[in-house]
Formats: sequence, C-alpha cells, structure tokens
Amino acid sequence: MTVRTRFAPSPTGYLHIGGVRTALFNWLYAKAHGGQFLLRVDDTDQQRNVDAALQPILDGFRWLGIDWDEGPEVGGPHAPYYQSQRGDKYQSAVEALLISGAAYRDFATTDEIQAERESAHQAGKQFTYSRRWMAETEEEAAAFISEGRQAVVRLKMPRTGELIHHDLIRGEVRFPWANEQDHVIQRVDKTCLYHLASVVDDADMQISHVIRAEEHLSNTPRQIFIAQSLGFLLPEYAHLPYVAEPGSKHKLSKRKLDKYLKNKDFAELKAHGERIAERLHLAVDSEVFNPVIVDFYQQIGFLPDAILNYLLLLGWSLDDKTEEFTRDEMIEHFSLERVNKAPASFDPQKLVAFQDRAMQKLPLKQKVAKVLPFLQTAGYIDNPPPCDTGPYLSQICEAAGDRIKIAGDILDYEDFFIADEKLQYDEKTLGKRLRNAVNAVQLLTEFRERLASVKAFDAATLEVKLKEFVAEKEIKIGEIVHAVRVAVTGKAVGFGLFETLAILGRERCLARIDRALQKVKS
RNA sequence: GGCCCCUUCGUCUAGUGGUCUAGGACACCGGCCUUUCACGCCGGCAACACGGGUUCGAGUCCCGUAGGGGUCACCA
Repeated sequence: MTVRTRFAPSPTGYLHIGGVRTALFNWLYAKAHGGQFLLRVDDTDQQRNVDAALQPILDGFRWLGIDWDEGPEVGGPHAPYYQSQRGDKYQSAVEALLISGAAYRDFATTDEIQAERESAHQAGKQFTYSRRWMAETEEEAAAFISEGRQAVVRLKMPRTGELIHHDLIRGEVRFPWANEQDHVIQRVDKTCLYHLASVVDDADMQISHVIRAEEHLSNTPRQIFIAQSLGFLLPEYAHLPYVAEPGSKHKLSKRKLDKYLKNKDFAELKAHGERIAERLHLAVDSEVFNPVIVDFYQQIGFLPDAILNYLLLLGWSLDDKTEEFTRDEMIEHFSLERVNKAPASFDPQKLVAFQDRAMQKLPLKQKVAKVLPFLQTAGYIDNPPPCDTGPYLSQICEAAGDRIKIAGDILDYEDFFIADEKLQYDEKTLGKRLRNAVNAVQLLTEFRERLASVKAFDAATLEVKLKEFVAEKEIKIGEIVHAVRVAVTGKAVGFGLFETLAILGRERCLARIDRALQKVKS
C-alpha cells in the first residue's frame, strides 16, 4: 500500500506554527515511506478571497521546504484540491447515504433543535435528537414541505453499542455511539459540511494515513461511520497531541496573543523581531507579525531547518540524546510510534537555541547570502549589489562570529554600512569611555597617529601596535580599547576591535576618530 | 456538565519491572576564558501528581483520587 498523507489548511491568511507541526509530521511520514504528501484546501466555509487567504500559507510551506506532491499550484490526478470545487462528489455521497438509510432529511428549524437541546440540558440529560422532523420517505417529506419547511441532511447515527478503533498514537479508543449526534452533513442551501467532505476527499484521494491534531479525536467516530456507510476502506488514524501555549497546557492559538505576551520569553522573541522589522521599515501588524505565525520567522531571518528541527521535537523524540537532525535524518528516523501522547508547550527560548546552533553551523558563504537581502531591504546595499559586496560581507560575517543569531541581526551592525558623517554615537558610552574617562582623549589622539602611520592595516598588525602602545604608556588595555571602539562604531559593544578596524580601513577609522574627538571637545 | 484524552526537572524529553542514589537538552545560578558583546569550557540547582494494590522488587503493571486538556455547531 502506498502511504499517502495530507494536510488540509483552511484559507485563513496565515500559517500557524501548530499547523506546521502537524503538516511536518504528515510530510515526514509520507517521505519516510516513499509515499506522497498532499495539500487540500478546506474552504467549504469560505466565500471570497480564497486565493488571497491561501497564498501566505503556500508561501510559508514553500519557505520551510515542505513540498507537496499534489495540491494547489501543482495539481495532480485527484484535482481539484479545493473543497469548494468538489461539491458534486459530496452531493453523490449524500445521495448514497440517503439511499442506504445512513442519513435522512431533517425538516426541523434551528430553533426547534435548539429548544430540544435546551430542555435536555435543563433536565440534566444528554441531548439526543427526537428525530421528530425526520423524513425517510417522500410522503413524509412532502408533508413537511407543504408546511413550508426546508431540509438539511443528517447522519442517522447508531444509538447503541460502541465504536472501538485503534489509533496509531493513542492505541485503542472506545466511544459509545449513544454519545454521538445526528450531525448535519448538508445544509439547507445544499452545501456540505466538513466531516462529509473530509471523508469523501480522503477516500477519493486515497489517503492512507490521517495524521491530525488531537482535537479531531472525538470527530473520528462520525467520520468512520460515514466512511463505512459509503463502503470506503478506512484510513489509519493518528491523533497528535496539540501544541500548547508557552508556559501552560492550553492549546496554542493565534487569538490570545495578548496573553502570550505576558510570557517573558515569548515577549522577548517578539521584541527581537520588532527591532529587526523596524530597521527594515516593515509594518508590524500583530495579526501576522507574531511568533505564532510562520511569517514572523521568515521576515526576520530564521532558518527553516531550525524551525523544523525544533517542531520535530515537540511531541517526538528519537532517543535520550539526539536533538539535531538534518532533513534527511528527520525522514530516516521519524516514526509515529515515538510520538508522545501528552501536549507539548511551545518554548520560544528553545526554538531560539535551535536557531543559534543552526546559524553557527551555517557555512560563511551561506550566511552572507542570508544576510544580504536584509541589508538591501534596509537600504544599505543596492540591489543588485556592487561587486565588492561579497568579500566585504564575508569579512563582516566572519568577524561577527556567533553574534548574528538571526539573519536580520546583521542590522545591529549598521555602522559598517553607513557614511562616517552619519554615524550615530551612543551618548552614554561616549561619555563614559571618552569624554569623562581620565586621559582618554589624550590617549586616543596619540593612538590615532599610530593608526595613521602603521604600514599594514590588518587585524594582526593592529593588535601588535596597540599592545606596544599599551606597554609604552603603561596603561591597561581597557583604557584605550573602549575609547577606540566607541569612536569608530559609536557603540559600547561589537566585534573584536582589531577586526573592526581592519574591516573599516584606515581612512574611515581616522575620519571617525576625528569626528568623535571633535564631538567630545565641543 | 456528558464523553474522550493526558500526567517524569520551569520547559522539551529518555525511561516498555531490577543497570534509576532517574539520563540528555533548553532555561536558570555559580566559575573560567576575555578589549566589550557573543561564543566556548567547567560546575550546580531541579522531576517520577497523590493514594491504594500486584510483586522479592514499580517511574515502569492494575484500581481509585486529584489536576490539566480536548470536544460537544446548518465551524473546520
């Protein structure tokens, strides 16, 4: 049997991090078994703008490298992959269900159903529809129609016994049929509802494994009922634990952003993102720009592999040690048997830790490539870039070492890209390290002359020269280093000082030192 | 509330009756390295929800309790 899995997003306009985890597991399972992964659009409930609301989701998956074998934009043998365009298939299924007696037309109004529901509730009893407005024959239907009533189609669910089914993750689960409702599968306007559509599509698209979030577990009995009534072969089911909020056991949702912001780590991540976004002149619409949405990570320069690696470990593990996986390793090792049952909460700090490690391992060339678009968007480098950009950026990334944790962090080092006369000085640091530091102005003035005359302006030579200077003057190295740093970068912190000087080059260093001295004296 | 699911350090997890004085990772706290920051290195703190069984022996099996969560639509 070919393994075929699917992810069925609703076109909501954004790709949720919890959804990515579910999609990832489906994708991995298909890949691990040489099968196919498909994307199907659950738009039975949407009216307009499906394309616009779907695009960010497709873009998100593309960016993450989660590709689909069949679905929107790529097509496939079971097209269309939009539920809104598959109405005829659902209609046939409804008719088949009606004929077999697994479903019936129901002429109750929503108020009447609601009244039954409420009286059951008040009596402290479980609601079971009386089927008073059920029509199983044409005569019954005609009578209701003559009253001006309209019909929906309901499932005629069993009311005794229980369903026992084996879930690949949860093991054997039992549901008494008596707890099930006669769910509506077709509305008055003849459009069909999710459960019917989902079951029909899964069968039609030959889905072998339905891997989805736990919240669907209680939907499974009615779906199995539909599938069996239609004579479909049942897929295997695997219900994943949901992804919980940072620091709680509630399901992660986009709606509660304000609440998550009270979580320190979550807020820090968002603030970090905003710092980058601000320099990119990006609008930070919190509908999209927040750490629950994939787009957030894309915009500030996370590595897709880091996100996937982190998400993989949210509810799954290989053993007691291995945490880092390449894509191929993920595919090789993934199995549903090792998926956990308990929900796992989203930990921004650990995500960031994966990002840090992935960035550290990224070869210099790739790091340069990741960082470049951010400098272009911020307006520091032209697009296309001048030909000396590559070497220059390589030097900077090399000197930056592990300081660039997210590609957008490059913007923290804008001082390498702005004109000397536009360099901003951090006043506090300037005061502490130059204006008010004993002898600092004098020392810097003298050291400037050494810089002006040193033959080779490279890091190694500069280090020797500075150490000579320190020895001669009998000062501590800190007395000159900090003054030089603030003079050439405007900041208190940065890369190694000698690398910084070498990258900027003699002229710019001297110009900046002069400007700083000027500023302090005036 | 009914039904269903879940329960090991703050967090993600390892653990399938003895090797568990419970292992790893992130975070946190010390220290080292150091021109700042970051990295790195060393060390530390920290958990089997509770109560009964079963067993020579239980984190691991059974029952109960508690807690948490999901779901109960002409949403998906």
